[in-house]
Amino acid sequence: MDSPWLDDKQQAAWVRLAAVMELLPGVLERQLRRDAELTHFDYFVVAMLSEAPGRTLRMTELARQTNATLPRLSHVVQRLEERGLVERFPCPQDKRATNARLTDAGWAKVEATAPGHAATVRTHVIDALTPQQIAQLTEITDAILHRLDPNGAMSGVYNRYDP
Amino acid sequence: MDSPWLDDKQQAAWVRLAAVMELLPGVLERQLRRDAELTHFDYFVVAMLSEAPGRTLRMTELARQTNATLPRLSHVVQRLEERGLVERFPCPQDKRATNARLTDAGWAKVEATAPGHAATVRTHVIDALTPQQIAQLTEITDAILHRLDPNGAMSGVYNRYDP
DNA sequence: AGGTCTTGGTTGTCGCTACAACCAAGACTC
DNA sequence: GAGTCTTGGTTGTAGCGACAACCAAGACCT
Repeated sequence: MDSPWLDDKQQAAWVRLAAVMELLPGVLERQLRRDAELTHFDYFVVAMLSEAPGRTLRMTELARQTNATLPRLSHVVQRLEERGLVERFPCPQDKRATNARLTDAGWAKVEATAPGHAATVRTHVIDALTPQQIAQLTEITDAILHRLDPNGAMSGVYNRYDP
Repeated sequence: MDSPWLDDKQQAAWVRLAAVMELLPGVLERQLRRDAELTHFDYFVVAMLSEAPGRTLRMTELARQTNATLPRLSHVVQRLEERGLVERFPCPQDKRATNARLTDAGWAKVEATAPGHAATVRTHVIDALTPQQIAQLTEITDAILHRLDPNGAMSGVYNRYDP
């Protein structure tokens, strides 16, 4: 039961999931870079901000929601700021902290980019599945996330969408 | 039916799959770098070689199986060669081509690394699922792969493992 | 045989991420 | 109220991947 090896059925599921994880990021990445000049992670960041109250989040909270290290996020936000999509300002309550806010241009960017991104997701994932499989996939990924994210760092994000 | 948007159930499945794709690679990556000083992609490369006849593959074929561009693979193999895990030699039949062969040290590396990697996969993915969910996941990922990999570039890899 | 096209790889450069070092502000202790 | 610790964030550096440029060998045509 706790053997280090996988049996045939487990292996079959795993190699396919691994293949999806190998192929899918590239597909999303290329579409976003081509159509919006955004990294998939860039898009994730602005999308999180667009759903936040006041389109504003503290860097630490944004890092949690996007599963990024703080240095990585700092660099990314700096680039987004140089492009006028995001602005940073010190948090009034806690002078250590920095707030990141989506600008109007950033909001427009999200609105312009979201449909194409959603279409890519539909084409390559959703439309391949039956409604029943969609429900199964939700339960399966939910179970996996309990292992991957036991502290629920990102759970606030995906739990916003209940099936 | 072809709306650009996702409905609630589709959205629930997608955000969870996206979260898994965000979290899982980091888990695998850290385990392999810590325990074997290998990138996940490095491991993938040597694992593919270890399953090939004569532990040897042409660069182009290896690139197909690992979904890598040729430049990327060239760099990776160069580093693996410097570490003595792989060796390159010109293909006798086609003097343009280069063969990559796993050395004995490379083989030993795979054997030493595989159990820990498999254990990580079990802990974070397999053990979270029921046998029925394993079967469902196989079908779901298989359906997605038909969209992601219509030419079957990587299908030779995952079709080696039938449920 | 000689041009052109295609295939198979390598090398060089730039951008992004991980990791470490660092700094500033709050919290906690005595 | 002066250490000390913790929290929040930025900056610097090194390594990996994407893309473009390039080179060599086979294929194809006449």
